[in-house]
Amino acid sequence: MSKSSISNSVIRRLPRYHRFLGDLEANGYTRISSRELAEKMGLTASQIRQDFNCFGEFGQQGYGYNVKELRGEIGKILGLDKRAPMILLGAGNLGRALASHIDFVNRGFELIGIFDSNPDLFGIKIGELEIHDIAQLESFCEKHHPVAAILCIPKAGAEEEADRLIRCGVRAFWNFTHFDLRISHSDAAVENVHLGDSLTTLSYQLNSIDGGADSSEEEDTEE
Amino acid sequence: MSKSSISNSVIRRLPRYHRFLGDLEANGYTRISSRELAEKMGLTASQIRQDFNCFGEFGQQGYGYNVKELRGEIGKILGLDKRAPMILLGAGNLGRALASHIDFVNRGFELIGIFDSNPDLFGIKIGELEIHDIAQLESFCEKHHPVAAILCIPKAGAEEEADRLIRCGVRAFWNFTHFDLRISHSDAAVENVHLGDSLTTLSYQLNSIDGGADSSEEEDTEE
DNA sequence: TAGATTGTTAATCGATTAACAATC
DNA sequence: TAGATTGTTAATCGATTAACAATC
Repeated sequence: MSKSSISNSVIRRLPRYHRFLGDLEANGYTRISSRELAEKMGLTASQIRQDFNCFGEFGQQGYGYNVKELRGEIGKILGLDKRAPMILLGAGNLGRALASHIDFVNRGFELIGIFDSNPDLFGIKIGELEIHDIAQLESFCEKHHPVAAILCIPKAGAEEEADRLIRCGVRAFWNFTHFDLRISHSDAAVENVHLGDSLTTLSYQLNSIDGGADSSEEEDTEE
Repeated sequence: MSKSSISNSVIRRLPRYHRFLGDLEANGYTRISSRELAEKMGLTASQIRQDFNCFGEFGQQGYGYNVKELRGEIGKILGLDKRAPMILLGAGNLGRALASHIDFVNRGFELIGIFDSNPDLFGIKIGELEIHDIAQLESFCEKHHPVAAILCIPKAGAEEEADRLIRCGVRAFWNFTHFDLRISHSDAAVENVHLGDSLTTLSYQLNSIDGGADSSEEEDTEE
């Protein structure tokens, strides 16, 4: 289980494998071959076998892979058997949506606290959790030791709050801020999610399939 | 401007370039060299020059790049000078958050309609837009011709609704459903956003920096 | 002109695909 | 045993990096 040898491209595919295997399991599959899985996922069988071999031999020649076992194995590699305590900073639209929409427990986390700086929000409940004053962050962390945080705060405060969280012992950031976090300190994990960039990419794709959104653009028909 | 020649890896980086150049402009930069930009973005100068050369020569030897001009050029390539009419399907937590949180216009889109199947929501306003009955989708599309759609609906209906939208003339999907859209029909653009996968990746990263979330896991100190 | 920095070609690196012997 | 399918090595492909001549 020497994790450090697994390449980043493979890691990015693991959650998707996990998801597809879950669907298969739900649909009553007990075994699947790399060829069949490849077809369903739009990958090559070769790639799937290469990927799975990064972390051991889970298949059986002439048979394929045991769906449930393989899924469990991938889940363990991803740390989904853990429940890392996580807090949310910023209870605006997006923060609240994530708090109630995301299945934290099946992603290796548990949401244990929500913070905002707007007094109007203090005490309001999102699911089971109340929104707390961000001023109470330090005392909360001393007591409950969150190791991960979601950042749904304005760009301006992002870096500062991240540093503050690092001092509180937080080592993983799910960052929705319009700012690319690159934690200089120690080793902290960062997942920057730029929804705006994602939409921008869609704009490019849309404009690629034909000459423009809807209107009378000039056409350079020159493939 | 032969778009089809630009590789996917480059395209994925373009929104980020656009964002950083915007920040630079806001901070009063008029020119920047590939070396300096590389430092700020955590890339190599070589890569930046390669990337920018995919779509023309925007730099000037001995000088660097004009920030404003370069940003405008990238924006044009991304189609950010357009306002492709877009609708939202699903006005749950996430849908509502996106509707009010995302800067559509600066991403090449304009949100023109919101739909849900829950009658309790009909008539409620999100920003300037009312939530409509999804039953009115077809008549709305005939009138307003949206070309793009956000999917924030349950997984079960995703494929079906996508097909329905295709029939209505929609050709771009920003998909937040737990389902990998792969439009078989014609050429439609799809951007699958799996927030769950993103969080799962963070779980992996967190578990990589040390032996576990917080508790007394067995440690395989090896590597 | 001299210095800086690009545009671009060549070299390297990594990831994907193909092929096939091992084996269930 | 024969058929199927893996694990794994080798070949290909693409993306990143390095290097340098062109040029502002």
